[in-house]
Amino acid sequence: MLLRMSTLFLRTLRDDPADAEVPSHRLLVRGGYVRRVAPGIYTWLPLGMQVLRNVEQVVREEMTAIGSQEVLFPSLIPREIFEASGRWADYGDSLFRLTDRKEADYLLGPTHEELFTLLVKGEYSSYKDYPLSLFQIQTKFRDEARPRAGVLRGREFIMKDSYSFDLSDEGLETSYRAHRDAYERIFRRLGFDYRIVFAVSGAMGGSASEEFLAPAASGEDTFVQCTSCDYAANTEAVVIARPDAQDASAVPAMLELDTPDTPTIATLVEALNGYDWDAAGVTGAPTFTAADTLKNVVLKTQAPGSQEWELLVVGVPGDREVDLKRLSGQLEPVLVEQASAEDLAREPGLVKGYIGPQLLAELKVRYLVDPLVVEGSSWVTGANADDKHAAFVVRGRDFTPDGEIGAVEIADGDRCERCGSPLEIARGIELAHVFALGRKYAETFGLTALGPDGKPVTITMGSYGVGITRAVAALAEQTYDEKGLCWPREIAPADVQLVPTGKDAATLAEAERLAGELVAAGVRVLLDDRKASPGVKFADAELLGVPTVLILGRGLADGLVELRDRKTGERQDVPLAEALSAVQAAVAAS
RNA sequence: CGGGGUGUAGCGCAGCUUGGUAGCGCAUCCGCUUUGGGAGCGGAGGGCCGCAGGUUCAAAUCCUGUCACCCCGACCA
Repeated sequence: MLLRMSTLFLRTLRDDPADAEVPSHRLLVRGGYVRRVAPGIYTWLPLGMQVLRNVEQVVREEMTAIGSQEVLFPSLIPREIFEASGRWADYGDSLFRLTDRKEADYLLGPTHEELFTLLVKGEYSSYKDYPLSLFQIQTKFRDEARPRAGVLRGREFIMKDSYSFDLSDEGLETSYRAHRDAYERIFRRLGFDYRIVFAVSGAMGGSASEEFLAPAASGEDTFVQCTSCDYAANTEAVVIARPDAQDASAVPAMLELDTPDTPTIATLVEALNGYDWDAAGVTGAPTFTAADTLKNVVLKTQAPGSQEWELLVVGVPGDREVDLKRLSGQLEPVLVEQASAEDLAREPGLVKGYIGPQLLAELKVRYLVDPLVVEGSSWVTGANADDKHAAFVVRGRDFTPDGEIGAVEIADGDRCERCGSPLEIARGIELAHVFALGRKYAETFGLTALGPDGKPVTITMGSYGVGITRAVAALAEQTYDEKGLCWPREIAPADVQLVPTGKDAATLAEAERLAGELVAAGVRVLLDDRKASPGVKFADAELLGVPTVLILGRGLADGLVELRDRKTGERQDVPLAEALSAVQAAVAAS
């Protein structure tokens, strides 16, 4: 493959585009890989197409290798199909909807579960046909509330999505594993630094759900990883180590305190440390911090199908916040929300700002605590009356919660459930998601196979997606440096960029000859045959990020060319006669 | 949906306070010189100043309205 820059449809920009904030967006636009058409909608220029196709190719090869077969669904989908799955309504504003000339409703596919399921239902009916795996590489449309970061989160984007179809849970497990392994190969080949994190399987009811994340400062997803073992999880799915139960035998009896003007944790802590403990008969009272207080947050829940909201109080240490997302991930399909002032007013026993668990059982309000509130732990908490708190309130002695739920917002330093080491919070870009979808769509659309006993078996499905366009941006994000893009070899738009400096015919002719040789040897070449000054060519080569740069210039008089590695910046002079083998060695090395 | 910001040539921006011939840099075109780090000189083309209305002899500039876009957050796979 030979690309000539003199005729390549490419214009690099010297200045950063004003609307680009994150590095990948800035550099992909400056380097002439993409151009914006509308918010979250981009055009891919020839250089960008090379990269995009290379990513697609890797994905296609690895999918084919696990026996998945490629299909292509339409983007334009009639309403009825999404009506049947309930998603015409469920998808809400994120769905692009349109009407044809006969006033019939259509949508632009945000994902294709329905069509995959229907397709298989239409063709297959025997157990002998399974297992099956199909995939497509196709454009998806989602009317995101806020598209951002260029191609990283677009409203129109290319995704590889595949589905597995199995007769049994064991079969699904095997298919899931095969996809997961294929994804590992894909991301390794693409040159990614990635983490596989546990995710929330959501309302789909599936058992396994994992995300492939590329750690990056501009990532939108926060996740938690262990500083010592390989545990990693989405913040919604994370489980942290449970501290040991405490011995409460030496804790003084529960003591009610007058604590006027202490509506917040901070004011309460201040009051506690100024309190006359000796007068209350407590000797050697400790210095209190927010972590010694028990914060009780009032939420409300709604069971599926019910119109009734029920109060739920969640207890967490006072120095921690409640993570509603994490909670709702565990409570699904039950909905959970912050309780409003009116909700609170309906239960007169709950005194805003002074809620304590001592009374909740009596009030018949459901009470859950975070596992950090261990058995035997002693707390300062509300005494269920204005301006009153209670100290030495012990779990198991003075109150017993209805259960435990991981509720705190995870913080740096929380302990790993597996190995006890500190966890850290990081940001990443979601590259892919694998999850066991189960029988949801098969049941909805009646996808069954006739078993050997003549009885129908409902098919169980797995769902596996890779963001192709996003992968390009994420890769740029992980590899760029101050000079520009820096592609890993496998997806770079070319293997080598030939840069003849000077405009004399001899240098250019030599470059042409060498380009021909390289192409014949199967090397992908980008030849900078523009009539531009050396500075411009060097700067553009660095911006474009082709992994190897070969310069033909002043050294040519001595029969030398210069070989540069874009990533390391290493330079070496190579005899012209050995240029071909030197480039081949560089290609083979990465 | 809430907060902040910006709309002037393909890109990056100045001009607006204080109304008076629409400018600069990059890019593009022509000529000469130059050629290992974004060249120099001379010349040229390119504008609905987001849109609509108003004030005024006169509006990029002042007033009103409106639309769009960007960033942060909420939301979302």
